[in-house]
Amino acid sequence: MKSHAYVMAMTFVRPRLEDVPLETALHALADPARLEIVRNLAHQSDLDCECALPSGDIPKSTRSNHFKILRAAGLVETRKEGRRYLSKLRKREFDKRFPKLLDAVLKAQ
Amino acid sequence: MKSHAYVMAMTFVRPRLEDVPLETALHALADPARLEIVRNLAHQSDLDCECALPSGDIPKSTRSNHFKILRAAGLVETRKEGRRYLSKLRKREFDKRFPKLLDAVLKAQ
DNA sequence: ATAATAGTTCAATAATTCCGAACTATTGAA
DNA sequence: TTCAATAGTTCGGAATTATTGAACTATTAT
Repeated sequence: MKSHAYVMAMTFVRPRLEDVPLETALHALADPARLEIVRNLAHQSDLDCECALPSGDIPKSTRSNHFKILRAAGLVETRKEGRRYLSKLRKREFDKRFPKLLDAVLKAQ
Repeated sequence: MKSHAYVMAMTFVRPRLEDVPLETALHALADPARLEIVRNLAHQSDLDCECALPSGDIPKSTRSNHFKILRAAGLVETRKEGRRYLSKLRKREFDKRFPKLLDAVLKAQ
């Protein structure tokens, strides 16, 4: 029987929106890759990592980190479905916490 | 006669708003010190460095850098008046470039 | 002239982010 | 039931950014 070096997080961070500081939300949005993820998830829910961020040559560890930051900011929630990780925007909750912010960002240019 | 190591910038960066990427604007806002500057300038125009960011123990080189980032994001413009540097929000222009964004940020929490 | 004040610039250090490699977990095929 | 493939996480070192003390410019007051 093999001993494990570590156990993978089976459940993701999913903060209550009232605990998310504005700075954290803005920082999460202030990155082109994460903005692309948010834009794609605004169009279509339940996308996996690859579909939410199709852009070229971003390594998967970086990709994974972008999702982690978006989850910590209360922007995205992720559930595991088979071997894929499906994400969606927490739009309703985010909008309640930061009214108009996400819409302003999504409409920009 | 003394030779100068360098000449100080007499005039500040002041980008056209259409040249400011959304990421740059969000990044500029995603910092507590800069957010405080923006909030204070939203209340009152023509504040100097000290008045716009009264918070405690931020070194002046850091302070200066925050203003530089805000200027590069098209959020703030600065002019020299005597030995003070007076800043104001470029609200009209910023709002036109990124409708509702600044208001959403200013209203948050 | 000299000192005081306001903020900039530079360069070194501190803090973050990025990403390759190793890993967990699930599914499908041999 | 192993073995390979797939999806994404985690770790730790490398690359990039941010912070800040010290030296500087520029202006004003003494």
